[in-house]
Amino acid sequence: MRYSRLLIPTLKEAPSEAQVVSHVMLVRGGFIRKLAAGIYSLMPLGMRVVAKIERIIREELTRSGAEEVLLPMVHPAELWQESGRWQKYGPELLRLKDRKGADFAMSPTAEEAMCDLVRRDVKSYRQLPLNLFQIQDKFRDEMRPRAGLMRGREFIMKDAYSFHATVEDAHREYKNMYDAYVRIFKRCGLEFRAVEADTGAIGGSMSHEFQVLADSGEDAIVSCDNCDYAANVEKAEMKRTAGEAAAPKAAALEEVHTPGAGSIEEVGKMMKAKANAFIKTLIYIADGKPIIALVRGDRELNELKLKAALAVEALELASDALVREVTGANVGFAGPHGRSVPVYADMEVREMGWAVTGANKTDYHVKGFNLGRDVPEAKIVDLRTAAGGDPCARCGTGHYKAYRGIEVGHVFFLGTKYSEPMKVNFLDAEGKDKPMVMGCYGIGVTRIAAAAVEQNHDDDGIQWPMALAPFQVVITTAGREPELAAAAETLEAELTARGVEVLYDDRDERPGAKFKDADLIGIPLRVTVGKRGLAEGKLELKKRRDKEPTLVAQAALADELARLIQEALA
RNA sequence: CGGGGCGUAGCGCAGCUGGUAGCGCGCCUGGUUUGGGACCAGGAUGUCGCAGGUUCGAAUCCUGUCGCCCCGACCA
Repeated sequence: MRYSRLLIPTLKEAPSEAQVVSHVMLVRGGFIRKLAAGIYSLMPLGMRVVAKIERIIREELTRSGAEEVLLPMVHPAELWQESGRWQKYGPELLRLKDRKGADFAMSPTAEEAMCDLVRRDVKSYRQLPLNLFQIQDKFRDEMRPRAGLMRGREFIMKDAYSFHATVEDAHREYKNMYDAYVRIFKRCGLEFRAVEADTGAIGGSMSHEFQVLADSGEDAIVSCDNCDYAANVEKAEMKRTAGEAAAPKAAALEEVHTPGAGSIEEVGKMMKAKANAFIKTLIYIADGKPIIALVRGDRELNELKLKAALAVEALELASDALVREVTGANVGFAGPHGRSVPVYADMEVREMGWAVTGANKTDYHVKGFNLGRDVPEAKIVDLRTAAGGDPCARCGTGHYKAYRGIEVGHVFFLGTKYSEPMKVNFLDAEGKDKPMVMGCYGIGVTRIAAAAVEQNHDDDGIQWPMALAPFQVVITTAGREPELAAAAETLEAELTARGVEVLYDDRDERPGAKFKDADLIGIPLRVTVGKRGLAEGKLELKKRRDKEPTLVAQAALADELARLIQEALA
């Protein structure tokens, strides 16, 4: 392909709205352009990357026995009402009306539509199992889209749904998909971890996330340094034993003036106290009623654990107004003592003889706090989120290491969560009507592109893994002599004949500008045709990740490039 | 939805104690250049996000509104 004929509008400066590295580089490199918040167009280069990801997914899923379909993006409301998600999904489900006033939804996921498809045509155990997937745009009206392709509102997702006669068979398929996902992400050249995960709004009883490791990731994960246990911190089990309740180390609570300092960090600095001497007082609204939850200042509260401890459906951090109502103070100065609200304390809080917490009075904290003395009625529960350094709950000997991750895939065992309400039934061998057992499996296609950039870049630009690169080789000429162009065109033809994806930068630019663009858009292999080398029959080969080029004989270069590409894709 | 910030040329920004808009990059033309984002000369490009208001006069002041970004809450 000729560079001059492609739309590759690279930018020297990124739009100020782009902050995250993958966002900045994908915009600067001319891969994507924004149409609205969280809604992006794929430019030619971006489309090439996405097409490569999709191809890998198709190949591996087809190999695993799944079949591709394409469901509509616009779903009638009735389907969503049938599953109950028309109510439950909330404002993230984009709803629309047609000219007759009938309700529709833009598909954020397709359990309902797929269930409908299957229940119409699949009636017998003889037709099972079945695994159908699609690669399609999804729309989720996220509260806060961010970071370009990382969290868009419209994005491309591969979603697969499997249907089974028995739980055992669904488990077998779950494993089958898990293995396919491992192959897919390996082929994409990503460094990732499969971790145990919460099932969230999709539901079901078993679930793994595939997390691309990157410091900019939104998810926190832990994995054991001894066994193979790894989990999202939301889900991570902890080996905890309740310690002794500590006796108070101070005679009484003492108020401390902490003007304007609401965060543990600020108050800690002011009082010269470490975060682990603090008690974090969090006010939640649980099924409509306020409650107070406590964890040590240096810990994170795990909302799933709190939800389980409270046995409630809905749990939400209280609004600032409610915090003021409960505490009588501004946000940042809440304490658990003297409130008429149930208090749930993490077991670690009980072991603190002397602690700092909010005074329930704006600009004041208290020191000398002791849970047993000051809030004797508090219920002691496990509320802490697992973190690096904690002992592993699974093997008992190892310890957790903490990572950040970008969730690029998620597999769920659904059971009959959708098939029962949607009446996706079949007749078994005895002629009995039963709901099918289901699994569902998602991959964020466009998110993979962003995750790959997060993991593969330097200051000059992207360093695409070979499998995802929009082109495998870029040829640049350093000079305007006709023999340079002739040599470049010969090489382009040789490479094309070998099936290599080659971009020939034929623009009338100075070499420096071409090198900068080649680095920015991240082509893995670069050939430079220069006067000096060409005089000796040699061309310059530089790998995007290497600092220095090597000289290769002109006649041998096409084979050498083809070999390098094969090696990188193996 | 809470907190913070920003909307001026395609991109990055200045102008904001009121007097109808400017810089750099990019773009177009001509010339000189050609191994890490060249130089010179000339040129095009704006309903200053939108709507009201104050004023002789508004990018600038006031009110409202829309959009966008960041942090939080939320989230396959």
